[in-house]
Amino acid sequence: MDTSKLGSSDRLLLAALNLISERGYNGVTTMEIAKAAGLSEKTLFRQFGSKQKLLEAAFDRYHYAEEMKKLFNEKLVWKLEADLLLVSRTYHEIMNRNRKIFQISLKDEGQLPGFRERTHKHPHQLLEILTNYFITMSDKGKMIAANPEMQAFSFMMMNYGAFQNDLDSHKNYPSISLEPFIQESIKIFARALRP
Amino acid sequence: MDTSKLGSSDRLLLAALNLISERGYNGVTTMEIAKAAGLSEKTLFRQFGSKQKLLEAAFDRYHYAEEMKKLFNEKLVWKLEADLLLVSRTYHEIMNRNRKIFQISLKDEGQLPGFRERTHKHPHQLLEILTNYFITMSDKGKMIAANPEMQAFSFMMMNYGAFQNDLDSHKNYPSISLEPFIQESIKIFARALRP
DNA sequence: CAAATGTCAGTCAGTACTGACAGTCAAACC
DNA sequence: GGTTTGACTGTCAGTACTGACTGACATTTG
Repeated sequence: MDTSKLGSSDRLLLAALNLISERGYNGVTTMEIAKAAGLSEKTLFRQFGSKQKLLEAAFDRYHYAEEMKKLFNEKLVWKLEADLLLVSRTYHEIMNRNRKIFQISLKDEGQLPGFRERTHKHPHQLLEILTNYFITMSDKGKMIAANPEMQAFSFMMMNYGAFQNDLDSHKNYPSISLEPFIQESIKIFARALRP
Repeated sequence: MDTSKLGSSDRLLLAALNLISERGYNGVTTMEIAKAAGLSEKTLFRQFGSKQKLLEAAFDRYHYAEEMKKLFNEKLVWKLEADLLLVSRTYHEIMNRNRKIFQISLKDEGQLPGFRERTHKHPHQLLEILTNYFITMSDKGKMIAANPEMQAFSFMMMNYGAFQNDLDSHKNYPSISLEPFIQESIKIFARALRP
């Protein structure tokens, strides 16, 4: 990423996010962060006061968090495969956008209060949406009627697992090997839930 | 856990495992580990030489690693639901037994060389076994024939996700909420893969 | 007695964070 | 146009503390 045109504040936030997500909060020094941002350590402290506050600022600034509910009510077409695809895609999009923040919350749970909750808010929302979707689909007779909570949970867990797996192996963005997984996983669920 | 009867060496290893899995390698001091073990810091260094070596020793001592392949060839009964249950159970048993080591490898990836690979060895093995199982089942006409790799991968990812989810929420052992998930997830796959 | 452990003082390197001072640069003012 | 001002940044030396690790000597325990 070319950060040279950003303000110094943003450069620091991004550098912090990159480094801390890789090596953990205690694994990175303020000196390193400043160097990575092409600035002096002094500037870091002048802008943020402390290392903690720097990380919190990074979190606030770069934690993407739009509302989803309305979005879904418009987009669902009440066809199982199409809608599952929408859910999968939305899930991975959210997770990938917050990928680094997510990694930090995994590694440094103890360090930041309430971090985990915020990071998991959207996935939880998605789970709710999917559960309700399954219930409605059953009512419409378009799906077998049995344990929608667990079915939704299973679907989400599958995607959660795949995302985490992705985090480890190829640390770069392109969810290239994710795509065939998404396709197949949807086929499986569609076949299992069809009435 | 009552560690009072163990040798001092084991007490240190367990204390290290407990603390580091919660707060990360850099988040725990040697002093804390020693205190938690009810011993002096000096003893820690006398026994292990360094903090790194302590962790490595803990890993070697408490990373359960029996072979699985033979085990499976004996236990599989070639009935989809029963065998999927066996795979699920084995998976969660392995993961839970290595739970703390696994958490450390998540948090402190960078710290330990080759940690991740060792931790993931058994899950990978399981994936292979399951893939081959699916292939054979297709050949026998007991399962639809289509993309066994991805189907196995999806199944494993689902369980991986559930395991990770478990790690976060209730930090204690009893995989109580895991059980209904396992049941339902197997139903789903059995229904999806039935010919 | 011998092996294991504790105590305590101390070394050494790192690390978050500060203060004093100086340079740059663009806008504002004369 | 030249000067001043103010916001921002850098340098450097330094403080205060932490944390891994050591050595000398005393104490416990089987």
